[in-house]
Amino acid sequence: MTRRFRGESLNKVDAKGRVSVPAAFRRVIEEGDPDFSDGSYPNFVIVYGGVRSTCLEGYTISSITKVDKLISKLPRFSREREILERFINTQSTYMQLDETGRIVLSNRLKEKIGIKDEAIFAGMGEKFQIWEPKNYQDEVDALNSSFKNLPEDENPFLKLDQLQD
Amino acid sequence: MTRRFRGESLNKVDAKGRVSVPAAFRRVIEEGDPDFSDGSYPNFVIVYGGVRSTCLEGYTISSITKVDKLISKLPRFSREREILERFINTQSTYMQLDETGRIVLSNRLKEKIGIKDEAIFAGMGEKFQIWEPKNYQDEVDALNSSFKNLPEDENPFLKLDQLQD
DNA sequence: TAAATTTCCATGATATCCCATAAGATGGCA
DNA sequence: TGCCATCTTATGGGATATCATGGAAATTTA
Repeated sequence: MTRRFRGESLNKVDAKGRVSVPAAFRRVIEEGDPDFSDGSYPNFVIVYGGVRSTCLEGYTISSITKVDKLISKLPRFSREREILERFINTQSTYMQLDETGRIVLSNRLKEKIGIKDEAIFAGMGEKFQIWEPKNYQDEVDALNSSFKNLPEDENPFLKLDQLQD
Repeated sequence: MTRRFRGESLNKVDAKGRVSVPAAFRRVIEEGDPDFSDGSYPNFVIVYGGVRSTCLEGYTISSITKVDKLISKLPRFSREREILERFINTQSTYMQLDETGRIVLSNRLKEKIGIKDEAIFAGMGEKFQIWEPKNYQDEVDALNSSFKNLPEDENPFLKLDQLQD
């Protein structure tokens, strides 16, 4: 079916840094890991650098591979390529779901985005994000208000239909 | 035949949040799910955020896929794309009809639109909406009165035929 | 060997499955 | 055209499975 990451979920982070990845996301992660099979635990990638350092971004193996391929199209020693590799490759890590569908967020990762004992998972289609709840709310609020203030002709929803191929 | 969502229906929501999706809508949902086959249960998507947070909107897999494809034409890390994904992917969820043609509305979804034990389904062509009955009536009334006050040259019925492609 | 991980087991809450029924719609057939 | 059999729909209840979460035991690492 080629599911995408959809929906939001607020989950607890325990003292060891364990969090449940929402079950719906696990299905997408499994589908996106070419090496996954029943009985094994699927892998995926968390990027913690990137443009927004306010959240973590989770990619399936197959979607991060797409990004990697795009990067390798850039000239080998270009500054551009180096920058992207620094953000996408250097500042990322493989993760594996455990038997109960959880991952462990290291202190480093938690500090990076200010997480204490709760985390919000937000589906973003080909990837998902992990936020500290308060920061997430701020982001959503900012988004809503910036959206309200847009002139009609810049409404991204209306612009969508102009993107016809 | 490519059916569209048409008509209205008032259905009960039970203690578990279960509601029957009107049979006529089920036919459209089935047609719109490329993976559906006899014996399986069709999937679709409910969007709960967006501009109107007063109702839920149901899309077939094939119509939401069209939207997703348009979004993925935007540059991967652009703000525009992020805004759209936040509304379309984050604030949505996959749903699957069960054997008897019902879905389960989580507490979260029910609260979102103020539903208690009844829901109105309203066909809107490529999508359908789910409303709390009282709110639905208000919406219909508001629509009627705003329509009456429109100057002749803004009458959408009259404008329709000017939209030749 | 103490601290930090990782693995394994446990549990309440929620969601899903399976069965049941009543009312209406449909269709056949005398 | 009137009547009965059948199917579909909308709805409900109980049993079962899955999910998110917590804690203890086993293992690794420093």
